[in-house]
Amino acid sequence: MAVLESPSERHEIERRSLPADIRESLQERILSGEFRDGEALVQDVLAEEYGVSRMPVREVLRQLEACGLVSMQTHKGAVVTSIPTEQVEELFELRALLEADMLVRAIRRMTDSDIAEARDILGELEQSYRRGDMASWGRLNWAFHRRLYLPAGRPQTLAVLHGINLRVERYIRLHLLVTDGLDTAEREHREILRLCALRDAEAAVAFLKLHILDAGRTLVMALRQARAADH
Amino acid sequence: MAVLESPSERHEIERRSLPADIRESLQERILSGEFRDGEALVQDVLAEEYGVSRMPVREVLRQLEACGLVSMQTHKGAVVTSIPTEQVEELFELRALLEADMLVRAIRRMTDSDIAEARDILGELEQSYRRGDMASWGRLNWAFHRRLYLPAGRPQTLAVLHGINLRVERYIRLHLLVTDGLDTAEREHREILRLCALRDAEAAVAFLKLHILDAGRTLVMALRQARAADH
DNA sequence: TGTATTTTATATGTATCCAATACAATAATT
DNA sequence: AATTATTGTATTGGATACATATAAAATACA
Repeated sequence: MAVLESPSERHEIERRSLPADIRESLQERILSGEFRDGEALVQDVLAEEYGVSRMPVREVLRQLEACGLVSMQTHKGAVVTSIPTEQVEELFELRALLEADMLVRAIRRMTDSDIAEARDILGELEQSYRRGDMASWGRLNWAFHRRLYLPAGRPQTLAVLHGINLRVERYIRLHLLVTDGLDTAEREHREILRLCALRDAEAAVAFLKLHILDAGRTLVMALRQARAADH
Repeated sequence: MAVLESPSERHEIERRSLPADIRESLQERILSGEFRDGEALVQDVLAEEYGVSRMPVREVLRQLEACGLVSMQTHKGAVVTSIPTEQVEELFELRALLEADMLVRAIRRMTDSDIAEARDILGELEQSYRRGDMASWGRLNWAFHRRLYLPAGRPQTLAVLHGINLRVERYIRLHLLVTDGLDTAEREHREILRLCALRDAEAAVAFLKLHILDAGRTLVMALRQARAADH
């Protein structure tokens, strides 16, 4: 589970910081579900796994805390944050509100090359989905949405959306995978892109909202079932 | 500039962690304008000032980085984040969008005691404004808006708004203070509360949007002037 | 046997120390 | 004189060691 493969490779690739590498890895381990809701993240254990001291691990935990992925309490340690079902629902509604606004602004200024690039990403996204490579899927799903909104020229809103995406991605991966939710999402992505290409803002936004809220509803239902089962 | 006055006072008040105290202090020093845009935050200097080692300071800097108040680069250190004027404008428009949505939801479920509490906060807010106590003003201004939206039952959206508020508060304090912007804001707060008390959601939301966007416009103008002066 | 208290272990919080990097100032070479 | 090396210094990054708090386990007592 070491971040760096070997000392010999170190000076070739490394231009990043230890916490940055560890963060990426730990974040992915949380999003992938390796660590469950409420599970404790012990500094010593993680430090050992990554072959570093507790210090960089602590910084990463602080960062993940700020992202809302882990909660920390003094002298008690860090645990994976659990988001109540109603708040997951809220986050999807929030996405719908913000992304609709973003897409309106984006479509106005969208060039053909914007659409071409989004289409490229969508291609990769579909591949990773078929491969079942959920780590790539998560990254590319965000990349696709992000690419659509980029022409809007709204970096702050984009950052907020990125944060929201990060918080719900774990639940999407865990629960939407077992339903047909992702299949539907794949088809909807194509349709959104088509409407953007036509520069039909109204239809695109309406469809986008449905896309997000539908995924939200499916996920919330799956979550409620799973959590009721755990009682 | 020590956080803890003396060892004898320590055990009376302290039930919090060192990073938490330092964070609060450092955040306030950034918001107050003691540290300017782009100014370097040197770990050793801060550690000395607070009478602690660099370790808790580093954690605080990481947290503030996650909030968007400082930017860090490996081996280069931390500097106070500077937000471009257009992005300040964007943040106000984002607030308008989100807070309008929140107020609609909140008014539906708002009780008389909700309004009474908001009115209490508004009283304190006006006092701190007259005293020129900007640290309290910042805290209470957020407390007022937060209290209005609390009945909506939307903690995630509230958290997003809190983050946005944190990022723009510094500019509000620095520039809205010298214009008549805050005077106007004071009067508008009363009007919003009045419309809430009447449960007139439509009028309240319309007015709230104007309130936010007006403050934004005034601030952006002041910012452009100040930044043009610095050439 | 159940509860309360003391003890002990484990994990976190903080300080200090050492290493790596970046920046600046100076020297050397063209 | 200008430009490139080089060296020196300041600052950050990371590891180790120590202090402190929490939680669990064991023991004492009712």
